[in-house]
Amino acid sequence: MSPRPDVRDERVNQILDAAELVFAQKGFNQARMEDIAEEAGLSKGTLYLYIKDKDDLIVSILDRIFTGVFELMSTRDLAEKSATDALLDFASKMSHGYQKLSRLLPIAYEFFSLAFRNPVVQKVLKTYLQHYLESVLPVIQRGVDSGEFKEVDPQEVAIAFAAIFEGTTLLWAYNQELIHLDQHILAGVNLLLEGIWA
Amino acid sequence: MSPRPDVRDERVNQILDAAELVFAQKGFNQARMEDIAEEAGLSKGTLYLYIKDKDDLIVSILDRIFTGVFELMSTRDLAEKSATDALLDFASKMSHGYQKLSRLLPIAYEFFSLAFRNPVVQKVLKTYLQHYLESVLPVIQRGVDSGEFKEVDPQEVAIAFAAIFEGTTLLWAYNQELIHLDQHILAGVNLLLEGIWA
DNA sequence: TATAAATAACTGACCAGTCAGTTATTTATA
DNA sequence: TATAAATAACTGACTGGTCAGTTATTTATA
Repeated sequence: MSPRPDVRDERVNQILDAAELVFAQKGFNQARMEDIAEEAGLSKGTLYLYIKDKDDLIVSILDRIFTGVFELMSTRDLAEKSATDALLDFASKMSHGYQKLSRLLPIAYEFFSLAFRNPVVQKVLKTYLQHYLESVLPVIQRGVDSGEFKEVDPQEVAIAFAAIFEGTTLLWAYNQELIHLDQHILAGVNLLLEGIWA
Repeated sequence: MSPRPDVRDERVNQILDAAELVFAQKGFNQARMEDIAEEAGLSKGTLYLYIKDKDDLIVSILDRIFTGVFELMSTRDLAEKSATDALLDFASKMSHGYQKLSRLLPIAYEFFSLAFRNPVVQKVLKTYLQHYLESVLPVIQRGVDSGEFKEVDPQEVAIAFAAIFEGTTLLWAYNQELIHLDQHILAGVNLLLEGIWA
């Protein structure tokens, strides 16, 4: 018999949305809980009804992001295509996904930095690479088995693809005039593909 | 005649060394000036005889790093070699250089994050890419002109190479068991080269 | 009216930067 | 050569402001 309707889920998302925005604008340390509260249209005290503390926001935001990206990385729908087409589709999906998440890039790099001293964050990032490899390795292996690709080391190729995704994104992050995410990821992927075609 | 020898340069470097170490360990915001003073073997008050404030340390450290890396990126000594060998030598030089600087990686990603809100940092990073392109573009162009490479867009290729450097380093940063910087940068570069050979 | 939801006011730990005072080294001169 | 004067180098206690997290109180509704 609640005297008020349960608004927990709504409030939590409201707070995480606000925290993402404020963290991206000011960085984790400069962001004040007061700022997040204001952005969420709540008072500071109310935040603490729904989150444990400021650190808790990091983990929650990471969770939300990676849940989304993991869905993005699925290659189940690419099983019918040639390995080349599957990789191209995957790359295009990734670069669109990254572009959509670009508002979170400042947060992402802060997390990368944080990973050096925070085991939880490091674990999350390792899991990310793991997921990626699980998605992409079978596709490359299929290309090798079918004779579509040379006898390359699939892991090396998968890592090179990942490096193109991550590296191009990083260059784009502070050079959006010179780098065009879509175009340059596609160019990089195509160069790699040229290198592995049988 | 000064009553004491001038120790300014020595002290400044001493402080920057300490700041690099402490920033890498704790991150910029968690690092206390007291910590840096202790690490430098000086008192907190003395720091302020040689630096303006905490923010000033960021710019000074960035300056020191990039001065070193810009030297590394010179391709003057590679003019005699084939474009392929020049790029391979360049890649090897870069991966060794990055490995040597790996203690600064946490700082690097904090700077990337900072670049989104700090114009000075953003400028420095842009200059970095500029320098890189000025070093690498002529080598690729030479390869195209000599018929060693296909008729590729040199800028796209240069950016793909840079993405391999930066991306592999990023993956390696939180995955040193799975990724081997030397090996995977070399593998990536070789795949790209395979893709552009005439 | 019982209680979930929200709030505004509050507290205390923290720390960048300051500055009055101290120490160490060199120079001048009796 | 002793020692006084000059000053560069250094110190650490202190201050003022900030802000994460708490609490006492009010508001809204089932």
